[in-house]
Amino acid sequence: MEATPSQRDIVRPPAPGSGERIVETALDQFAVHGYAATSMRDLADAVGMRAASLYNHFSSKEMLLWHICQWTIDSLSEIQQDTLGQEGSPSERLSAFTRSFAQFHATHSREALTVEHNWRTLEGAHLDTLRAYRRKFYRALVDIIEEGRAAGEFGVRDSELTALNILDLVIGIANWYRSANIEPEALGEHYARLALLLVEQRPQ
Amino acid sequence: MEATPSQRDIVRPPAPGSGERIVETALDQFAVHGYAATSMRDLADAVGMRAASLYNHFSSKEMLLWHICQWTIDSLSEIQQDTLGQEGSPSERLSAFTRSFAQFHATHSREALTVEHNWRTLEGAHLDTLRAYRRKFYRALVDIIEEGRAAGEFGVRDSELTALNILDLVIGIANWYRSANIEPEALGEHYARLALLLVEQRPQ
DNA sequence: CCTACCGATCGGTAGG
DNA sequence: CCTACCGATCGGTAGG
Repeated sequence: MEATPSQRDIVRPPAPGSGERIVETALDQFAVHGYAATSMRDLADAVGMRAASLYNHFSSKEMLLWHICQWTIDSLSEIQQDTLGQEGSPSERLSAFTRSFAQFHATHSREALTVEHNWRTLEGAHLDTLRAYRRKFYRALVDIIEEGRAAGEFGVRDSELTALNILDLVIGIANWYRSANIEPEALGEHYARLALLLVEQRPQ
Repeated sequence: MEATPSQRDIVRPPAPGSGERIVETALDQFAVHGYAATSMRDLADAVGMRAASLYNHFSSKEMLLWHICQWTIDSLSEIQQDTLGQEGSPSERLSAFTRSFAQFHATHSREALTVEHNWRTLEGAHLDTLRAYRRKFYRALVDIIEEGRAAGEFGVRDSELTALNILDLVIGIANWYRSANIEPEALGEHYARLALLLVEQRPQ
């Protein structure tokens, strides 16, 4: 009977749940100090393991950032689908979208902040994916505003500028929400109302 | 007659105007790649000198960032003084402030972007100064909204949330202005009008 | 998951 | 403004 490495406990496997703990800790660090200013050693210290061990979960620092970006854009794409793609008037769909979009930025401000500040540092296909996502997201918002304008529901003239305004308003939440004192639901209502104000919704 | 170092041109002095060229180039680099991702060597290459020579103009990378931050907050403080501090109704002052504030973010989007993304990496007294400036700036905006509310000009309920909304709207300009196609003056008008919309200005 | 270690690059300094 | 150089730290790998 020969001694196997596992019996001697020379090699310890990654503990279950470590991947999630790494992401959770990274979000905290990135939100406070920024992605570039957080080294893999800083992150490992905060997680409670060695820097080399992080690479059992993410093959590079960029893959960790990409993981966060991917989860975030998937979530936001789903929100967009579920609101703008539903049945209802342009007003109803725009306000449903803005409500969910704002709630997400409150409940996931760390993720939103990390993506917003650092997506430009991604490379190759990841960067391409991010760019395509952002264009699609922006376009869908412009489209619903144009639709409402064509239907006579919205009085606003510049659909593209108004879409940028709504995006900037909501994305801004991620910068200050964690030190604010308002529930995500109430915030969502406020922004849904703001969106209708910006498109100059007319009484039907 | 002995040969002096200057005759042999061993030591060349900094050329006039180099300081401004460094700042100008840095603003381009920071806006595209980010402050943390731009090394002093990258910057020196883009300027056309050696990394060591940069230190004849700025004693450290942080001092270069601080120079940009200081110029920006001085400019914005002046804008705030010249608009909110003038005579006129709260509506007039709020709209004058927002107009200038938005124009600045169009004409100086690189500076605004650099400050907004990187002021957290400043240290010690510089960080304290930035924090104090931001609080003061935010407070002045809340105050004018409250004043308009007390005077019956504004119908909005939450002055603090509305102040954040106006700030987020304008700061957002810096993210996309350089690829947009609108004059600073027209943009200023749009945002001045938006601000009055957000505070729910009542007919006087 | 660890120890040990690597080449590259960083911000910055000395000295002319 | 340059050449030459420094210690520190970076992301990442080998191997158990």
